[in-house]
Amino acid sequence: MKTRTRFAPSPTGYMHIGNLRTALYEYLIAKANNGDFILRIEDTDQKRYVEGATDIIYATLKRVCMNWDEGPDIGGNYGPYVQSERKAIYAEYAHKLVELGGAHYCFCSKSEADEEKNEELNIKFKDPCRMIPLEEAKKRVAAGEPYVIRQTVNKKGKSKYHDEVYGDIEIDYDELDEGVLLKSDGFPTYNFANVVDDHLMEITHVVRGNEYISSTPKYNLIYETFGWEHPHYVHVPQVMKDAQHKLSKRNGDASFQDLVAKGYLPEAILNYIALLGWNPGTDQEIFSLDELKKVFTVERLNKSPAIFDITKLTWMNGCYIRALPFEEFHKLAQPYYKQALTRQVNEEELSRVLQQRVEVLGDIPAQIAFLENVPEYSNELYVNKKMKTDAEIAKNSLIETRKVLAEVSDWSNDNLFATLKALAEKLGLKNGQILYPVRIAVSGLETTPGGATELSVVLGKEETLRRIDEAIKKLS
RNA sequence: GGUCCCAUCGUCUAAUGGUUAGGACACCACCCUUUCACGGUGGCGAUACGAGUUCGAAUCUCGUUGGGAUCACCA
Repeated sequence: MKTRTRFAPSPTGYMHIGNLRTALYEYLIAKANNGDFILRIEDTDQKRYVEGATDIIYATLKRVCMNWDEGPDIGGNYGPYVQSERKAIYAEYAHKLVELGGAHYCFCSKSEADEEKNEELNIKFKDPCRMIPLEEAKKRVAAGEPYVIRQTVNKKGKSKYHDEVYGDIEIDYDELDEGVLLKSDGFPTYNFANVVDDHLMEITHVVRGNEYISSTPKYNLIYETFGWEHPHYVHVPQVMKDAQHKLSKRNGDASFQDLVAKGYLPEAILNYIALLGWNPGTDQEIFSLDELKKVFTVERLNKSPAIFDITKLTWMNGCYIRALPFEEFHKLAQPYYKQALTRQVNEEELSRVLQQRVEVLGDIPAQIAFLENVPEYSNELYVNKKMKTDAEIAKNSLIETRKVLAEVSDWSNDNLFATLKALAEKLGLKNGQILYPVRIAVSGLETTPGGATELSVVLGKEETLRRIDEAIKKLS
């Protein structure tokens, strides 16, 4: 049987990290087995529907190259792929389930149902409507009385099923409540729609958060009543913000698009989240999506929750940035240069310097702000033990440097460095005694991306000389 | 509260009865070096606790503790 997995998000807002990870595992299970990855939109709750949310789902999956084989936009043989368009199908199956004894009509109002249960005393909802003879219930339905269809739980004893990650799970049937399958507005609940759809779409592996572990027996009951086989279950642990709280968009935790906006590369994010709850069994940590397809197995999925560690993602993002072809980095950095700079600088040189140093693209503007304007600084900055400089040495050294630089025509890093090194030798100074003052003079900063000569190249001859003149004036 | 699930360095994790408990991030030190960064070397740092089983337990069993999930006409 062909492996078929599905990513079934509800369009309620941004794509959060846990969601994306689930999608990734679904995708990898399918692709590792030459199977199909299906996108299904679960929009049965009109109240929670957020305009534009579906587009975010499409855009995100496309951005990380997780292409789906069937979905609302491209169709397929098992459509429609949007649940709101499958309303008639659920109604048909819901009524069929009633006939089969797996569900019943319920005429209670929501508040009546709430009164029936008592969480303190642990009394599950025992629907009085289940006692209504089917013929009578049907008459009331036909007469136009509002109703819902509730699951009927008759079985006694333990429900057992196997989970690919958690192993064998046993839950007492008494723990299962008779939840609503078809709402009074005619829409199904997730509890029903996912079963019908997964069966009809021939889904072989269901991947979802482990919060579904305890409700899975209810779904199995429905599969059983219909005489359907249930899919393989792959419940995955939560992605946490800290030990107590899971990552959630409601708390304003970073979503995929937030991270991208901050300058994290989609490939790096995907790589990082793949490793949150899964490991390859080797020391390799950097994986492209294609590599993941080759090595991914559900057996190496973890049971315990994982805390999302932005620090490690940041490191990994740095690895991806450094591995970028130069042209690609240069292109990606452009918007950030425009944010920070109005002056003309040698952007090629700037990119060369920055690619080795930047971990998150969003850090660029702050790192290069000094190129636009030299910040206020104190002459104390020239005092550096290791470089053996102080304000006096700096002043003299800058005066000499200024003379030499004014004559340089080949304004390249190699040439500038060779020139200043020669100058140091000629003056009997350490390299640092020439170079360190230049960095302070052109940047006003103790530490900068790139050294004195690199910064000079970035700034260009005219601006470099101007800044050195300013510095000499400031030292006088 | 009932039920279910989870538990190795601060974090992500490896080790499916026998290892000095391994790696990565972070942190610290040193090296490289025109600062920073990159890179390199080293260091710090964990089997939640208690009983068993066993020649031998991070690993198996039970208990304790801690955490999470679930108990919606949300998914």
